[in-house]
Amino acid sequence: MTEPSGRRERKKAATRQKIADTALRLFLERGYDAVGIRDVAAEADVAVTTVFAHFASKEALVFERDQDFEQRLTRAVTDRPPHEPLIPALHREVQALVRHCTAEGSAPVRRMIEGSPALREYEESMSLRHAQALAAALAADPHLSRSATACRATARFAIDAYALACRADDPGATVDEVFRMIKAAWEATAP
Amino acid sequence: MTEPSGRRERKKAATRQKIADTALRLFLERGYDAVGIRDVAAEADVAVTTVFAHFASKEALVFERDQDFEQRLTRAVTDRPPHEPLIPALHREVQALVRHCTAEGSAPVRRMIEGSPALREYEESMSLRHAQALAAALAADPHLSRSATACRATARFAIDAYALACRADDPGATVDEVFRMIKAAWEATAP
DNA sequence: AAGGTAACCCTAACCGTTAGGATTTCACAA
DNA sequence: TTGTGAAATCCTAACGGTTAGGGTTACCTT
Repeated sequence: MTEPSGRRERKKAATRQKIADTALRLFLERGYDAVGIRDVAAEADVAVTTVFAHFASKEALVFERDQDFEQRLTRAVTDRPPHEPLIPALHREVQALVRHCTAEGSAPVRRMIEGSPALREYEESMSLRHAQALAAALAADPHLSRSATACRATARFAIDAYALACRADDPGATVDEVFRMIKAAWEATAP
Repeated sequence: MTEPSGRRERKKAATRQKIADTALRLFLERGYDAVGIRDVAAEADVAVTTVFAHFASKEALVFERDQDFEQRLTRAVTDRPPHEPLIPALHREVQALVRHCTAEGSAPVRRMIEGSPALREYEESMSLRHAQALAAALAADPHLSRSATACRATARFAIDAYALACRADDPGATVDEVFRMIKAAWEATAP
């Protein structure tokens, strides 16, 4: 119940970060499948059980920033200026997220993900969670007043836009095109 | 290269079916997590390696009819009467598939799937494959002539409709509502 | 300074999955 | 019929992610 203060927290965060950094480095150096959890633990100088105390699975080591993604998405909805229409705000944020994941430095990581079925599968299921969080944010917005189904569908559509764009030849144009569709879909649900 | 004829094929199919039936029965009796592959193999009276010769993973044992699903979806597009508009055909098929998966007898299986993260994750990644197959079917239809992005987005939207409806309180109404959105989205891509 | 507990460690195991290689069963043609 | 090739199955042993159990250390609070 007490507000934790200081060293312990910092050390925990440092351990977590060291594990994540070590893992990503090894994965990129030798390939995801060629690196075992035991390798990561040894190189990060921690016990295997410590790795799993910080990350729920081997795949989770790759998607360390998972939480940020979800927060940015939901905040694009909840923190937008009052009376700003939903779709442009969502469009803008997805565009930004796509740029982030198709940026120069992210290419090797993306290649690694696309090269591993386990990582692709994990990413999808992460996306689903994000869609659910987004759907909840939409449902909670008093300005929108759409059905739960409309919110859930729109949330999934937005995630689809992100997923398609990350793998498209022209990510920016793909986001724009899919959001033209989403806009039409959303307007078709007006009360 | 010869057309295979007879006994060998039948025996193989029988083995496969026996494994799938045994697995599903055990899973429902004792719970998915409480049944190991070794249990399934023993009860079906085959070697563990034989199980994996027929099914790529433990989860695949539960989604035996996977292929049917994908075929029905793509055929709803490719085999529809000439000049019949796309969306109603897709709508009808998804409605039928949802009815199938929310039918009386399917309830215990659905409960089992929803109760296991591994099964949910597997189902999602299956759905993604189906969306890709559907997108290919849309892209190949000479009457449609939409961009690859529009085809891919629409395919994912249709799969979203299915996924949402299977878990909704009123599956039929959910399919209808989401397909109203999909119709608008699709029409917004008209060339 | 003492007690409590969060973070960490070690070991051993569980379970899905695969490699390797032997064995059986069937299809087909000589 | 019988020989031959290939497909299906089998057995054993292992690999790799993951977890349980139980102990140690380091920090925080009082």
